Amino acid sequence: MTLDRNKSLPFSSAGPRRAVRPALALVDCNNFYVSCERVFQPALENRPVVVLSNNDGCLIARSNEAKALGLQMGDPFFKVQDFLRRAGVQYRSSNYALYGGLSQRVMATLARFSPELEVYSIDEAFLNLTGVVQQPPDEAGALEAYARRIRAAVKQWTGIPVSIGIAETKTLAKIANRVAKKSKDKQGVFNLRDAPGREAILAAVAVEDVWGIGPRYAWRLRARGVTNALELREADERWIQHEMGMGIVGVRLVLELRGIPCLPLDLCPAPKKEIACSRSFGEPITALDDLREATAAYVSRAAEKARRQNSLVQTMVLYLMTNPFKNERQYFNSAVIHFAVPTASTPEMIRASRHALEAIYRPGFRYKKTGVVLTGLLPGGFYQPDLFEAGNGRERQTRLMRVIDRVNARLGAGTLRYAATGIHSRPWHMRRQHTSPAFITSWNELAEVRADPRDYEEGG
DNA sequence: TCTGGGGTCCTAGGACCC
DNA sequence: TCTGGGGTCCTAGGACCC
Repeated sequence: MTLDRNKSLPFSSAGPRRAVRPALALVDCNNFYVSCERVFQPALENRPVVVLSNNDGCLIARSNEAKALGLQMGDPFFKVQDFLRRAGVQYRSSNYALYGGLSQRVMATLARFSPELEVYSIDEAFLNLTGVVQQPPDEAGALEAYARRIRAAVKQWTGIPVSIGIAETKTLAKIANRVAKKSKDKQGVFNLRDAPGREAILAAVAVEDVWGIGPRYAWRLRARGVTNALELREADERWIQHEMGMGIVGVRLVLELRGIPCLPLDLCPAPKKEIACSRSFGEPITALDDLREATAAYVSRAAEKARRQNSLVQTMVLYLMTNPFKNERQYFNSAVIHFAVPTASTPEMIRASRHALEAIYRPGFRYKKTGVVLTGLLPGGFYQPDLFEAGNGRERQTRLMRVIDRVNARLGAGTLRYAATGIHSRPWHMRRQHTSPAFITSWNELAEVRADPRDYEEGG
């Protein structure tokens, strides 16, 4: 028999308690990647700025000024580059080392304000503020004041501006956050839970802007007259489930809009069930040798990720593809590799990927991308030894991997790596022509600060 | 010339088992 | 002429998220 911790215990706790209304805060960093760039390049403040995806492919972050110019998420860089120049928009290649580092600082700051924190993505976190602030005469006021303190602390300690939305459920907190971000008079904080006029607020949110409603569902819903969050809230949940084909997920969504929590906080993230690593190439690749290197590099990276979460890999999928945007002969293929003994050993995985690559490679195509996906992940130290496995080679491999990971953690990613991943700069490497310095992850690229007496004059 | 990368959950259907 | 029913596991595909 197992103990189900989600069920309440069979005896009652200390008598009747006042019903506590849940208060969930969603803290969302404003235009996160742009804000990260601005932390160390103040000259970017108050100017239109965009950040580009890998390979300088498309726009993935825009400052408010850039949004006002009509630039869209996902716009291909090469199509808007002229416009960016003419309009004086600053652009930067993405710098994930910087963004990851600043994200950690933001999350560490938030953790000081509530014992229950869910890091939802690189730039978002849910905080449970239920009962954290209890001042009966004016709980709503206290809650808002608390949120403002959080916001000020994050800004002061990390340089990142955030918006905070508060409500009873995650889905409503998302909406509250939108309001906090969009309306100037809210100054970055909005408590939907205690706000008057909830109906009007929900009615002003287009259905496709509700968390969980993507383009497909939005289209279906609109075709049946459901156009905003209020109408979605009022919809019959069985109809949503079956007629709209949104399943149990759709039911939860509707209930959440009604203020009934269906999506609990996830406080300690489980290990990933799937680990992927893939990149588009800086230029089209035709040679098998180059593909081998690229593949080995991605396999290495994926294996590292697996080891970091202490997983062993049972299955690896390798794929390669041409550029689907091109009007030329297309090819896509993939190969599945099963490891008789689950492994996290980089050389073993590189070896296996080599054979797989050779099996699916066809000469004469211009390849754009390869990638690797690891699945069937098992918790480490939990494997069936191979019946025919000889000796202690395995143990030695594990120790070797541990040493390599430790060295790389200390001296920087890629300090020790397999020659199969390539030694010189290769055509498959990403294009990153507009990168800002690695301000917080490289001693050589630290920001330089010079004091200017004028800085001390205003404001004291 | 130039269009990102990494995930999750749910559902339906088939294989298989008893 | 008759041809069960229920459960589990796996996989592929769909939809969504940041």
